[in-house]
Amino acid sequence: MRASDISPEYPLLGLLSQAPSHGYELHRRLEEELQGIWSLSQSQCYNILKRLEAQGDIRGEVQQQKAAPAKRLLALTPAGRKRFESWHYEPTPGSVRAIRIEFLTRLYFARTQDGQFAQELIEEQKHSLMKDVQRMQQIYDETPGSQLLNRLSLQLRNRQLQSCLAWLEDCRSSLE
Amino acid sequence: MRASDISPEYPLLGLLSQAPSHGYELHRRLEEELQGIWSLSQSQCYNILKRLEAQGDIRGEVQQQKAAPAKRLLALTPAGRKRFESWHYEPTPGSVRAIRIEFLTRLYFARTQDGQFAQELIEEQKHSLMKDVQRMQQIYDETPGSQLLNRLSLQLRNRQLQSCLAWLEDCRSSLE
DNA sequence: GCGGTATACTCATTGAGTGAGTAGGACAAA
DNA sequence: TTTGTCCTACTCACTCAATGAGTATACCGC
Repeated sequence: MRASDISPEYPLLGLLSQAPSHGYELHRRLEEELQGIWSLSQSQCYNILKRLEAQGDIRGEVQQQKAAPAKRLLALTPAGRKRFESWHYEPTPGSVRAIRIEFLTRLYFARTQDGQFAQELIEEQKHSLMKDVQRMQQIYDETPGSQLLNRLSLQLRNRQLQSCLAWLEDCRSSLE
Repeated sequence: MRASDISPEYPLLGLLSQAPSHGYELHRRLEEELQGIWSLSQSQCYNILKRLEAQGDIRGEVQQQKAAPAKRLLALTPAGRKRFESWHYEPTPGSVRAIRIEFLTRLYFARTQDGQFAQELIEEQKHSLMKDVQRMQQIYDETPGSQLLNRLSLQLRNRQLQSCLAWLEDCRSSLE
């Protein structure tokens, strides 16, 4: 499993890295605190939690309540914490969509910890993105002029990445 | 069914609008002529053709060949042609991904017809996109400053749309 | 006459995602 | 008091796009 897939597993792991919780609550927080970034149906949220448990990233413990339906308190396992943290440090590879979703999520969790960490994430993301721009440029140069649509498509991607770089500057100054 | 869904139905209808053909050939042309824009597995291509036939957009006729396995020659129905054409004139709504894929596809088919038509498509797309930018700006202005991540997310979208506008200028000059 | 490649299509399975359903408690109005 | 509706918490059956492997034949060179 590549860490670069855009997957709602990570924000869920992130929320659980702050404190153990249960499915209903996790879904609520995802919708509320990460609104505009992630949007999952409740059942899809439970699906993913089930998968995380099967993978051994989280563990659930049934809590009997007097008469109410039992709820399951979910907590990160050491493996799950490790997975979240290595994802957290890893710059998002260059697709604008991935950056909007993943990078903003990483920024969100960085801010809950420490403002300095957030600035570091931004810097690293900028470096990673600059490399992507170079790679893109090279592909563009190697594409024959006869492939008009292909070249236009690459030009668009290039412009997108450039504006992403400028936006990372926005992020930096917004968070200062 | 909204015409705005990014769906490989349309390039297939477009290819068939030029001449009747069959599944294998359509897949080959999609990979070859629209490379970098669309990429479908062969079986997925057949899946979509089956759906188009069920919807009544295309019709297939089995062609017996001496001993070879029968092939099915597919042709647009009047309904299918109408669907393709109304999609073809309709500006792609403002998501960069949609524009890269759908708009470039529309441009491809416009060019097979007439250079003037291509320029018109670009102009209309530009107008439509400018409206999207305004709408986006308004949403941004209405978002309270406290929702930092949400605002950053909208700023990114805004930059993306702006660079899309600039790119449409690239398209115009490339096609002249 | 044998292997390799191009033509042409089918099918079983996966896996993400959805929408409706279940079930009990709280709290307010009628 | 009983009716209704909202909140917490989770389950289940199903759909639908997408994949990968499989099937079948023709043609061409060696």
